[in-house]
Amino acid sequence: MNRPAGKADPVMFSLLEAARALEHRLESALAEVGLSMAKYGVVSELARAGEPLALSELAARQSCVRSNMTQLIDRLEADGLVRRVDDPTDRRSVRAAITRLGEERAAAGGRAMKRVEEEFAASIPARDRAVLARMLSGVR
Amino acid sequence: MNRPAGKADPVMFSLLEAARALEHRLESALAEVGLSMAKYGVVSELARAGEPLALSELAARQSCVRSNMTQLIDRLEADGLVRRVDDPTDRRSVRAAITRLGEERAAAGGRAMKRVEEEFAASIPARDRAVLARMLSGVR
DNA sequence: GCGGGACGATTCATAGCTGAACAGAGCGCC
DNA sequence: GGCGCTCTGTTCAGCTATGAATCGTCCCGC
Repeated sequence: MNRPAGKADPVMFSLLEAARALEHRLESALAEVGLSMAKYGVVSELARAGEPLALSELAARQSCVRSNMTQLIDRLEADGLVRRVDDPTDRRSVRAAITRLGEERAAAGGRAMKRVEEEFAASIPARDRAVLARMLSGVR
Repeated sequence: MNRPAGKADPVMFSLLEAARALEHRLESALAEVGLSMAKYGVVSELARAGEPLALSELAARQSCVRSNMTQLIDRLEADGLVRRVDDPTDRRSVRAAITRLGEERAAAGGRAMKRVEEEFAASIPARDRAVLARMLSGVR
């Protein structure tokens, strides 16, 4: 949690800080069901897909590098939420299959996320929401 | 760069993504002068303070834990941007003193930050800026 | 004066992320 | 059929962050 440090408080830093606060709330909510954002991202993706996905496919969907997914799957496998299965059609490929426990956690994580999301939405005046979305979409 | 993954696109995720994009731009700009956000935070803080600061003081100002500051200062010291000096009035305390090179980098980093900041400000319609700031300040 | 709690920095284990380098497998083209 | 390019996952080194545990120092209250 590192602050950019600037005496003034331009909107840019407010945005960064708000995002940090939000992220912290999400991590906390997920921690209660034994997940992190990174782990939730994978199990929810797998639950949604309904079939084992190749690690590179997962990396692409989570927009991270493959080496990161290797390690993330290592940890998820250690947690028993995911299992590595090999692809019979391509011996290079390794697919991640979600376990029963993984599915349960994904569902619980989804509920936790939804809770925070609703809490967040409630903190933004309804008619401002569209304006906010429009402004934020300009930041790329 | 891990996406929370949700098929819908509630404002919350836009906010997180916008912040990520922004952070990436800041990191890139700072990388050109050999800094990261974490490092810039420290050297700019030291430059502003005008005197060596205790590591715990720095940690407090950057809102991170002390052990993180220990390592950050290790790297900054290796880079030659900072020097550890001991506090004659308290033998527990270790202060970080900025070097000449550190000051130069802090200045260059400040210019880089300012560039991005202005670029960002330009992407938000002027009359929306206050609205955005108000909304974001509600996220705590 | 001194014993014990508070405080400062460090170390260690862990998590998450990146990019470079590598090995093995697939595949197109001659 | 075999050469080379491409793709896959992994490993490794490095950065940033946290929290627990440790060690030395400080200082309050007795």
